[in-house]
Formats: sequence, C-alpha cells, structure tokens
Amino acid sequence: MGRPKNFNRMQVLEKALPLFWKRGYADTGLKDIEKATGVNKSGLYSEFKDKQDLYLAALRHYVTTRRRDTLSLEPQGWDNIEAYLKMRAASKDGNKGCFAVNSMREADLLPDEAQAIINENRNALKALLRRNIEAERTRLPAETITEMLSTFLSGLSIEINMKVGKSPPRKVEDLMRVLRAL
Amino acid sequence: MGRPKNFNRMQVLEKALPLFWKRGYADTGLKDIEKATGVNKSGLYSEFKDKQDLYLAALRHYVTTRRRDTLSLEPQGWDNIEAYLKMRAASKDGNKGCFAVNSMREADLLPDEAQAIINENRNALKALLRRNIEAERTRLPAETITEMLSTFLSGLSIEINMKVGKSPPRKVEDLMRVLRAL
DNA sequence: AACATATCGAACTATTCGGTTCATAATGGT
DNA sequence: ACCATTATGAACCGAATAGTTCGATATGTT
Repeated sequence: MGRPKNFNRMQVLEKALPLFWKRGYADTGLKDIEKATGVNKSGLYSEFKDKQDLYLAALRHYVTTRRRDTLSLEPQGWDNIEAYLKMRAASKDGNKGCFAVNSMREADLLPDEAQAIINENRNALKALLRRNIEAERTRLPAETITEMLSTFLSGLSIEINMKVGKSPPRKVEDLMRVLRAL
Repeated sequence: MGRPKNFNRMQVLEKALPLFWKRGYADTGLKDIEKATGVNKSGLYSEFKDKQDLYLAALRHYVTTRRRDTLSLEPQGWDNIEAYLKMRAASKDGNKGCFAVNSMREADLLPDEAQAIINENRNALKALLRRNIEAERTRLPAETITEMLSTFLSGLSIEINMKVGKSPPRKVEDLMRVLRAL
C-alpha cells in the first residue's frame, strides 16, 4: 500500500518548535526548519500550508503538550506554585522562558488565531493558579492575586532571555515572599 | 560653507524608533526605515554604520529620553508608583509597552551592548521604584518588593501586545492592591 | 512483478534583503 | 563665481527569501 512516511506531524513540530522559540517567527527561515527537522521543503509543504501554518501548529502543539502537573498536586497551595515557578525559572533545555509569551511580541504580525491560542492557554494556566491560591488563607481576593501572578510570570518568561540581572530563581524567591505575605 | 543637512540624528531616531518598537529588529527592513524617516538609504548609511548600529542608537535614544518624572515626585510612595504604572499601561501613542522589554525577546541575536543598555536602564528604573517603596511602611524588604514589581512591569509591557485579556489598567489596579497590602 | 505511496533533491520564480558606490543636483558661505 | 558640503536616487551586488513543481528514487503492500 505504498511507501510509509517516516516522519509524522508531531515529530516535525517537536523539532521546529525550538527554532521558533529561540529566534521568533520573522527570523526563522525555512532553511533552518529543513535542517532542524530533517524533512525536505517538499515534505513540509505536503504537511503544512505554509510557514505561518507551521508556526501556528507549533504553537498549538506547545500549549497542548506543556505539563503543569505540579499545579494539580494535592494539597493545593503556595508550595505548588513555588515548585511550578522554579521549574519555569530553570530553563531545563536550551529553550528559555515561555514560547507563548515570546509569541506575544510578534502578536500583530501573526494571525488572530495565534492570539486566541495564547489566550486560551493563559486562561487555563490562570485557572490552575487560582485554585492553588484559593486553597490558602489570603487577605486579598484570589482573583487579584492570580492576575498579578500571571503578569509576573509573563515578565519572568521574557526576562529570562537576558544574560545579566538577578537570576530567575532569586526572583521567584522574592515573589514567593510576597505571595505568602498576602 | 556647504549645504546644510536637513535631518539630524535625533530626528531620524525618533522616527525609526516606532518601527523597531512595533515590529522588532528582524522584521523591520531598511525600506521601512527609509519611508518612515524620509531619509535616503545613502543618508542613513552616512549617519549609521549599519542596521544594527541604527537599532542600537534607537535603543540608546529610547532609554535616555523616557521620562519618569512621576517617580521622582514628592512625597514618594505608592501613589507615584500607581501613577507611573497607569501611564505605562495606557499606550499613549501607537507604541505599546516598553521598547526595552520588547528587545529582550531578540536579545540573543543582538550585540551584547544591547543587553547592557537594557540592563542599565532597568537598574535605573528599579532605583527609582525602590525609593518610592522605601518611603512606605512595608513588612517586606524594599528590595524584595522592587524585584517583584520590576518583573511585573516586564510582564505588563509584553502582555500589552495582546488584544484580549484583562485590560492593562485593570491589571495595574490589581497590582496596587497587592502592593498596598505588603 | 505490479502498484501505490513517500522521500528527496533539484530547479525555478519572483522578491527582498542589507549593504555599497557613484554621479548629479541642491544649497549654502566666502 | 567659486567652493564645500549635503541630498538624492539609481544602479548594482551577492545572498537569501518564501513558495512551488517535478522527476527520480526508495519502500512498502498485494
């Protein structure tokens, strides 16, 4: 029944993702994607409509595969949040920060669908954070704290791109002191 | 004594800045800069070494011209910070967020000098913020709060690029409630 | 063996890119 | 009038861009 394909969509996305992650949409060329994925341009075009389609697919793949297990652990509370933040602050692989946050920078040269994906993802994260916050005794409304924390996280993700400045883990420690004081 | 030049460096930077601000380094072409500044490519290259040099000059110009008067008003305190944040949250002109924060995204494809500029600027801002925080009675160290606030600001700047989500002014209000509770 | 599918590289188009050079015109002061 | 300085636009370069097509080849199933 014909020759079987030896790459699947997910493998390609998995390898193309770090490129877009590190260099953004505008500065990532098809040549780079070819090299990184090992798939010929012809093959890429057989799977994706064009570069934008590929980027969107990578973004979609990113938001659907990121694990946030730590935020679902019981008991809910600050410790979960701290663990999650520290995990985020330590760029495990070469990828720094959050791909979705990085994408915000290029939001207005990307299709609206990109913004929709980013927001959906952000809201899901906020919901998880909020549950953990609500489990704690706080003087301020969980909504307020969640909103602050979410924006802080965006800041953390973007600042990770810098070489200097206070280290992300230290920033997280500072933030946790703030949170526990609320 | 020869024909006088009818553009000066600062005017050019003033007009090129919004381009880099909105679309970033990689996605801004010399063609765009020509059109925006009204200065011929030849003229640009007589004033700047290359595109990167122009970008650096724009970044330098940005950080040296941004006014932060509100943070220096007496008496120092939360009100100053709130006024400053609200000013930042309301993108007065077409420019959204902070150019320096946007630049972080492209940090590793820019010369190290760019990072140096951004950091210097960031430290200056932190110092101003900190003075206002120290003027208040807080339970947490001013250093801790400053660090948190600074990262929050980065987040705010990057999230402004999004169309949806909670409006920046609302986010600022949430943050101020947090700050005043510290 | 016959057939169906997939892979790959190459070729191709048309455009744009950053960057350089130069000749010409414009505009001032002396 | 002469000269110095600047502005301008066009030509040009080599390289790279996104995107498309096609044919040769490989690899499976039946």
